[in-house]
Amino acid sequence: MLSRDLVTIRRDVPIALELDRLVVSPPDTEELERLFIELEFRTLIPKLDLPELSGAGPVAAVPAPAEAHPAAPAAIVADAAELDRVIAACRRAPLVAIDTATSSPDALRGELVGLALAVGPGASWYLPFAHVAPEGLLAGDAAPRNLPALGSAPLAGIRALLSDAGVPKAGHDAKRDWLVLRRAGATLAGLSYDSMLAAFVIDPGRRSFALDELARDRLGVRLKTRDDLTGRGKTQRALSEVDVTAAARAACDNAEAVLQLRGAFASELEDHHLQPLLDTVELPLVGVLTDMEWAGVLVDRALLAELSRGFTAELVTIERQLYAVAGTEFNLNSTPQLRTLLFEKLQLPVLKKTKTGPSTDYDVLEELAGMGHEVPKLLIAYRELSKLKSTYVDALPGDIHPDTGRIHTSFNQVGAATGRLSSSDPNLQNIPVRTERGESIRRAFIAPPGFRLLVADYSQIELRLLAHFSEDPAFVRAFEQGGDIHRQTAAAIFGVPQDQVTAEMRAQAKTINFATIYGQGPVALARQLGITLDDAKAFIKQYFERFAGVRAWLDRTIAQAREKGYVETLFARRRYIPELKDRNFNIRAFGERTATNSPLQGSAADLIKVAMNRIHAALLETAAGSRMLLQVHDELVFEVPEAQEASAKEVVKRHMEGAASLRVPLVVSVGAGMNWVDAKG
DNA sequence: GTGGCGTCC
DNA sequence: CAGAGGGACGCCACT
Repeated sequence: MLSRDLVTIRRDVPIALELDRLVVSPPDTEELERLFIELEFRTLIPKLDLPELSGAGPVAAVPAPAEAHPAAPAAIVADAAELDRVIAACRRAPLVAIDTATSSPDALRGELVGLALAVGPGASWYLPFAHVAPEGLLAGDAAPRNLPALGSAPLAGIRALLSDAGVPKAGHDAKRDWLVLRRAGATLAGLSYDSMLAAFVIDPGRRSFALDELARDRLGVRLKTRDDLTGRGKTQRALSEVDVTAAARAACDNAEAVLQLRGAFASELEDHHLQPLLDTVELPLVGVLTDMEWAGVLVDRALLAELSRGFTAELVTIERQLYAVAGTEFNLNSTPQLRTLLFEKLQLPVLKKTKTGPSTDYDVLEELAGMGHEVPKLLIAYRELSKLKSTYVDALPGDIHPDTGRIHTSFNQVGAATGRLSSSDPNLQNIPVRTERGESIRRAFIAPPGFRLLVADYSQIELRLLAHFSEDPAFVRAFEQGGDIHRQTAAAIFGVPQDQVTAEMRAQAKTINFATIYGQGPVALARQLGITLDDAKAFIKQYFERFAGVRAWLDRTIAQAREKGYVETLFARRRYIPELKDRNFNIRAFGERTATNSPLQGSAADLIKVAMNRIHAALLETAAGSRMLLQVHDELVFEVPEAQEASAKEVVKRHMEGAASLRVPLVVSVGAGMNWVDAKG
């Protein structure tokens, strides 16, 4: 009678109970009572009074991690009537947390195994879709029951729930769930909370944003990870083969933890004024990134194959020459073996050391080459080709999705402590561009027939932000006038009219502008410019005399960071810098560079995120068929129908330049073409 | 898993 | 005294 019934306890929180396993043996009143006590306890969890995170320091006195719910089975929804009750309960709830169980860690490659829905502590359900009997079990023997596919007619109610923007949803890394659900035939709408993003805006420097770690640290709850369920290595099983009750319990615990973390994070989000950043920047971006990853980008497979053949031929030639010099064949990719050749056999001078021995990096090879040695020259050529071949030309085709024929990167929204995105699997934010051969790889990123790639990038966004924050009159004036900022910087430093700035002067000014953004010191500047240390120091002195406001801002920013323990961006994104208090000078100096760089890099990240959100919305309205594909920190790449090129350009430029109103103008250049190189030109 | 190196912004 | 380049990810060799 109790079996799979809805039981209501406390606060009218409806809880579906899967009691099959309890009644296998005769009903046991003691067992049932224990279960009810447990359920009551679970409703109390969010009321636990947890200490706040203070700075980036360790969290004090969190309850020792305990199994989330050691004995209570999760409610596994197995029929239509039950499904209807779940849907009704979700529609009544203020917030529905979701967690998808999938057959692969890669959202776009696996399939939906199950879906957990949670509306409160102890109030969660698991919808099994693709569970199978573990291997070794006899066919038909206790095969897990599954619901029909999420995309099928009987599941229309759940799909309607998921796509109803009026039903607020929550998740942890909801982009992943969004993609999985979309692939399974359902549309997600109404995302209003993501515990991963909440944790990120609260402290972007923390080591991990994994749900199980956050739950352990902030709730004192132990969650089972994917690896816990499937095992690892030789004995690893597919998630679909994991005992459905275990998978269900884990997924439901995850979804419930999302809701509890919302409570745990609430006061800190409020007190640190992070709610607007989360609600108006990061959360809306989830849908944008979902669409970008879903869209993917087209690559010219034949061109990559052709480049691979060409690179191979060149590499063979270089290898032969190097082996001839060495008198033996060896692994040119091995740093230790290379050291033997360069510094023992050939007795070349050691110009730089690493922890483990003499450095063989580009700067060293370049300098040795400048001294007239042939081997380093050959090695530089070898390095470039082998890098491009192994990392891009030969790897990218393997990332082409079999179903779409396109490459779908994954954007990590919590990957960089400054607030930048990162990209992986594959990383499409470091596609070569600098050298001729590098550019040839970028040409393989193309638009499909009838489309054009559109590229828009911010001009000098970090320097503009430096001008904005510092309010340095000369810098602000330079940007207000428009034109070439490095040329203007050179004119100011060298005290000559702009038209008398030589290429070398401009190059030096450009270098010192970037050195300022990165906190580079005189030693590195001297090395980079090939000038003496004294000249570099004099150069820096002159720079900061002309731009005294910049020096003042750098000093002020470091002082405030030391005092408050953190720095902030334009949109109140916060980054803690505990290194400033370190007793080690090098670590402190690193902290100072972090303190001055993070507001610049992070504010630039804020701006492009705002622009992305607005453009995404605008393109849906005005340029249907145009899709945002990639973001590379200060650049956006779109695929637009040929007929929409002009309108899309206008929309993109307007929203990027209008992302915020600063003391200096934001300038964006846009271009279009058949491939990524031509579009940027 | 770590270190060296190299790609991008 | 000298040092003193921010943020990522991937490939390779080696342990």
